[in-house]
Amino acid sequence: MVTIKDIAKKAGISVTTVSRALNDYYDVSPTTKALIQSIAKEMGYVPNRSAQSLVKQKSNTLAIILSGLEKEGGKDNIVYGMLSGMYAFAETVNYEVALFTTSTAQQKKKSYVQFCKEHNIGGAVVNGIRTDDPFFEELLHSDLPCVLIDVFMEGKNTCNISIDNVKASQQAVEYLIKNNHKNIAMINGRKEASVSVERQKGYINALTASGIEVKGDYLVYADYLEETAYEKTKELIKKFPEITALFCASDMMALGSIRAIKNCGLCIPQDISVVGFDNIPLSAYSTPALTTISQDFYFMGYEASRQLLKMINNEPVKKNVFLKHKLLERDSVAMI
Amino acid sequence: MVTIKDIAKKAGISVTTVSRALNDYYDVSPTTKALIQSIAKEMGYVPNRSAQSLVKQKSNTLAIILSGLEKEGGKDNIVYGMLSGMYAFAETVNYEVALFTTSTAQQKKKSYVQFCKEHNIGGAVVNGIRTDDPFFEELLHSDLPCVLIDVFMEGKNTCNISIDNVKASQQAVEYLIKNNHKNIAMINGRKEASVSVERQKGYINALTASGIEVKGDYLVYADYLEETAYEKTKELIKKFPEITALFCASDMMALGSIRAIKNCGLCIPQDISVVGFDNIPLSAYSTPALTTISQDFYFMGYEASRQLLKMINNEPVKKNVFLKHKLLERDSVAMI
DNA sequence: TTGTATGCGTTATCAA
DNA sequence: TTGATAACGCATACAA
Repeated sequence: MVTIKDIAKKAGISVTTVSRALNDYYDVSPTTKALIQSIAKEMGYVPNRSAQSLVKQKSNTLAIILSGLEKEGGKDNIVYGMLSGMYAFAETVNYEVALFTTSTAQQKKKSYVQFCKEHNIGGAVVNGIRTDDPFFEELLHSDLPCVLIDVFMEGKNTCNISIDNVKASQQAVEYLIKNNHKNIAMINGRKEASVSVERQKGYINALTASGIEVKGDYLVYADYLEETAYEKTKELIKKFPEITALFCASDMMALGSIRAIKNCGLCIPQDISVVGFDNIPLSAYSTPALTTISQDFYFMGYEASRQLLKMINNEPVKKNVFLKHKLLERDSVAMI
Repeated sequence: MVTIKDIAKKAGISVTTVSRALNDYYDVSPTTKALIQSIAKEMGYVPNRSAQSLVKQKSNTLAIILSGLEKEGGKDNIVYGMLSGMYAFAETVNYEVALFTTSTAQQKKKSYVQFCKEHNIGGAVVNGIRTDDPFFEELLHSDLPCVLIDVFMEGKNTCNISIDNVKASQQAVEYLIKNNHKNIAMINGRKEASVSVERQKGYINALTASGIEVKGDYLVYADYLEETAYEKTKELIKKFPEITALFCASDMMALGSIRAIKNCGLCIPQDISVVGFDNIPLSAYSTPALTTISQDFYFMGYEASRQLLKMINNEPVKKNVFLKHKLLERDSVAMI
């Protein structure tokens, strides 16, 4: 391993000057600077991040805390999209990204705060963490800047980022209503998740605004799981054959619903219309192609990390950032 | 920040003993050990990774080098699967994972070797890097242990891991032949990629073994891209209407082919049968569901990192590790 | 413009 | 069983 000491020795100057030359300080003569840089290159010098991080007490790294990179959970591509956006942003500012997951935390019994401290990390982007996770609580109460994606919680030094879920789902249901549907059921996700609450609000808003009665029985929870949605949908349409449309709080659940509907010998959209949420890749390839609310997860990840860096640098940020969404009309809704 | 110094002061003992107590050394009395550990907990002590890494000259981190986390490139979920497997393995051995991509490398003009050195990283899992990437060359010639997924190159300290691509594609084409197809075209990926070469070999093997003439015109390259496959397939089936089956070197391309076939007013599998490769999530949801070669990317990532750790620890490893694959019969192939 | 000295938090060597 | 001390590679306050 080549160190600045080696360079100093070879160049016959002090380590200090080498350090400053390598960091392109203004108070080093152009001549020595050039000399040192060429020697460094020649010797294949690589700065040691650990040493830098240790002495500077910070590491130019953004943490991203996720519920987990699960074997099966990635089918919706959402986490991948976010990750991709975060890495892209980090690159633009010469930062690195450190990924930490709940599963890791549980296995190592290591908290998110601990992880960040260990690595001299300045702040974290958080997504998919359950609000009752004690480590999450700890994180919120810490000084660490946090950008929360799709979770609405207030912390000591946090901000939130998401689309306007109420508006988006309202729009989805209004679209169904515009297509003359009245008996519209909703397949929601985990009851406790903040986005579920928001999306349900939008569903109810749309119905009441059109004078349609909200029936509690038309509202079921499927945990954002395809399989659960499949089962719940089967029960639902058997029990309430008058239902002509389904609003699903995620595309994965919509895919389950679609399978259930087909399985009951019904056609989409002729018999039952379906609107999803997220616009995951699968939604475009399903038959029929799924009408859905489109979110840009890449951009979400990108923006989240951009916000985070601002917070780390003590620049002002908005407490709530709303990203754009749009209703993507495809083939799973019919006029009746 | 709480350091071992703080603990030492509070406990009235030396830093040395604190360090050893915290690392559970045998030569510390149970009493002091317990004392120190409780004080550490009480004070919220977190070891500083940078300091550890600096003094130990290693960081308990596995590098994973990918072509990139691209916005659109992740639709196939392959990279996600591998990542997921690697993180899962790393967790079991209490290692961390550092992700580095070509795009980052290009932007920062930083080589893979440099990245690893900077972070005191012991070795890397590599996937999706072009064999003519100069940084890849450098990596191969370095001492760093490397596990290459789906690339067949020899380096100073490397091993390869993949399924048996020749056998797998041979099996796929044999299946087509068993269904009485004779005019079988192949949509291959990038000509230069080693897996493409292997898969092509399998295709040719199967044909010749059955005494079917191999026609150069039946072999087209679509760069593993859905859109390119769409276009090439359209040309192909217009030019050679006698073709009754397509073997695609990836599911994403198969999806493009399917769209092209449908677009020409033909039916799958009645008019043309299609076999894909990879078994990505999309392949199960397409209509018709795609018959394909199934690979377990999660396991591939898991095994790759397991091999890597062995190499880092100077344990013996096989130069070539072949993982299992299987032909997944779904609905895109018909007997003629 | 350059150099000396110090310290970041941790582990390791050696002596007690 | 414990402690004093040096070392890892780097950046910086201060002196020259």
